[in-house]
Amino acid sequence: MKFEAVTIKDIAKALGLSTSTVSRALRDSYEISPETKKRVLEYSEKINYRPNPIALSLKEKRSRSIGIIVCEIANSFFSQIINGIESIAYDKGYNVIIAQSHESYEREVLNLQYLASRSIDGLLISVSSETQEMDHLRSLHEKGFPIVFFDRVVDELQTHKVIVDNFKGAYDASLHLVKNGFRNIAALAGSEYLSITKERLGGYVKALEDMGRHYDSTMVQHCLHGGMLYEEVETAIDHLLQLPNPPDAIIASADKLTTNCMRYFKKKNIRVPEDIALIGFSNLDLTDLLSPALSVVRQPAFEMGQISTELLIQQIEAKRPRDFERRILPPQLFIRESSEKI
Amino acid sequence: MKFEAVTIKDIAKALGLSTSTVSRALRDSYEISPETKKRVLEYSEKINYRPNPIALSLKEKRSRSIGIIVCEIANSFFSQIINGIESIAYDKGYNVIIAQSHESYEREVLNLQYLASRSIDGLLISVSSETQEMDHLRSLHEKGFPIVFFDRVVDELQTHKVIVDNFKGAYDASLHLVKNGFRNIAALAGSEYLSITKERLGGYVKALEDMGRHYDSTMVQHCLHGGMLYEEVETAIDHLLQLPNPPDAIIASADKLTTNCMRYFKKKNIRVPEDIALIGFSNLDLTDLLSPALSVVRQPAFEMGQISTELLIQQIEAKRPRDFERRILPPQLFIRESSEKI
DNA sequence: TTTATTTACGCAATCGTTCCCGGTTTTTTG
DNA sequence: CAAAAAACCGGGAACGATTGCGTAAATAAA
Repeated sequence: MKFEAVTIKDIAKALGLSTSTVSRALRDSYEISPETKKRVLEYSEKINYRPNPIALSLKEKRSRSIGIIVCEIANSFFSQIINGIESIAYDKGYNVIIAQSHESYEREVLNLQYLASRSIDGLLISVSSETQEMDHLRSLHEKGFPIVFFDRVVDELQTHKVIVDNFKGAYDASLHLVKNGFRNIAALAGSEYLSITKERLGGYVKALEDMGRHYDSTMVQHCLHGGMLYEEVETAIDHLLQLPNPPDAIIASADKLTTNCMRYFKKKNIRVPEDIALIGFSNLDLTDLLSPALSVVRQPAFEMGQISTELLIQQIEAKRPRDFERRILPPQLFIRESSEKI
Repeated sequence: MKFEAVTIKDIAKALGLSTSTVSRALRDSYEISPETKKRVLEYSEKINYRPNPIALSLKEKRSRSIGIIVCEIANSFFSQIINGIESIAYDKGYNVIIAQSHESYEREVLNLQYLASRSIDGLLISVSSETQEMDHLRSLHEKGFPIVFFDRVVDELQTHKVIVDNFKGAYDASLHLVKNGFRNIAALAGSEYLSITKERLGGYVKALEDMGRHYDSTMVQHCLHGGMLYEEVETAIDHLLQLPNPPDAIIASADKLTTNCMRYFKKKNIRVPEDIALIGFSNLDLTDLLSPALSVVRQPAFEMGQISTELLIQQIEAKRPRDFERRILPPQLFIRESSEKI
């Protein structure tokens, strides 16, 4: 099933010109006479000529495409990010190649090799939950390959980074719970390896301390896969509820963590917020429609995607390396029923 | 910021061979002696040689990438579809270029031009709500360009099509409402131009007729943007509720239609299902957590993406054109609280 | 009129890879 | 031992576009 395209050669042949003349005419070079230009332009319009981007890529040694690696597309936060990425990339004439790590380090490495072999011009990545070793990224980065981290960043690599103020998000949410009179606030956290987990836990601990509470490490449960598997969330909450002094509120620090928490409570007939309060990081569009309406920390995902892409394309197209930026976006706190003290 | 890659020429120079020999050695040609092969393989392994896909594309006149056009990535149904697409495409060595129409015909045409100019090997598309004119697709199709439609198909074009049994989905849902004792069942439908809208309304009408109800066209409201805008849903439901004989149940035929319906009821303090029952097409993962738990018709989105991609790649790689298939996948009905008769 | 300068175009190399033709050797066959 | 046949490898064109360089004709300057 071939699909023969019209080339510059066809135009040249039809008009009795050389390919160079046609090429120059199309690029409006001063070396070409107005009449010739007109002839070429009209004819290529007529036969609907489109330059072959592959040939251009080969010549210019750039593909005008950027790679994205995220854990999961079917996740509100990341699909909103991709939305933002796509909006900028499209405007600037780049296309976007998406790969999913499914929170697996192995797949992340594979994806990276795949994307690198597809000669992308740059990479946008939010690392997987499992990722501890950074060699796959470091080796690329050392060659001067443009990489921008978003959300889940890797501190040891000097590149652009776009994140949300996770510390503040968790701090505000925790403070809200404390001020509302909850005494035992547990944290349902993601993978320990992730930057966001550390930052969010940091905010949680600081809020407790600022309010004169002591931080109890047994009140923190980690889920390696960020709540992607219901079972890991179930195990974590089971553990929390079996403590001698079980929590009366939970702060969940990821989308799937939050929703699977809700699912757990529904399954076990635990009332929210009467039996236990809940607030979580989430970018779902309908947390207000849940039962009860969910208090959330929301991240400006779309903007995050946009900014990351702008930084990446800026770096790709820069002649000489600039300083790397670390953009920190504000989280938004939405207080609803699930964290109300009855 | 260039990023110099190692080429076959570098290997040839280093080993004192010609590029043709290296190329053949790498492809394990019988014309090359075992020793030479070994030398080449070892050296290219050492310097981490990767063939340049751009050069290959130019030579083979295929890019090994496929285009996707959907209305919105940040929509569970479509992100699940893309998930399925990506899983197959990745396995078969294709990458995927995604574009969003945002339910706009104009953007759909623009996206198509963009993708076509990026020399994709094939297209997966679910047309926008606004799309009535098919010339942009027809002209490509007539040139023999591989296109597969999924979900929202265009009947007049002879290609592979992958859909869900929308008629049955709507029929079952409507039947369930009737059998549960609801008397005035309204349909909140998407754009009239879409195949899925027609099919779903067909199922709705047939179910009413089979149960001896007469079909009343005033009970059907269309939303051109498929519920993407809250306002259009609000207007539609306002209209339904102001009827002399207002509905006691609604069947909503798209994801955003369903959730915006919920949002409307919540906003107006209308109780579901006491005041009005609701069942809708939705692929959200947490319709069971909504208040009330939502009865839905769920589509096998992931499988739909997989099958579409298999058919497309099959067509791309086929020597001679095969017959076009029309795959119809079964919908799943989940009955929950929102459609219970109190 | 002669020389210098534009003007307007073609030639050919280039990007990285494959592959069709050759062309040497070496080995096999009659 | 000569001829045929493998075995092994290099040269160069091709894919589609850009671009530096060369050059003929036309025009301008001397």
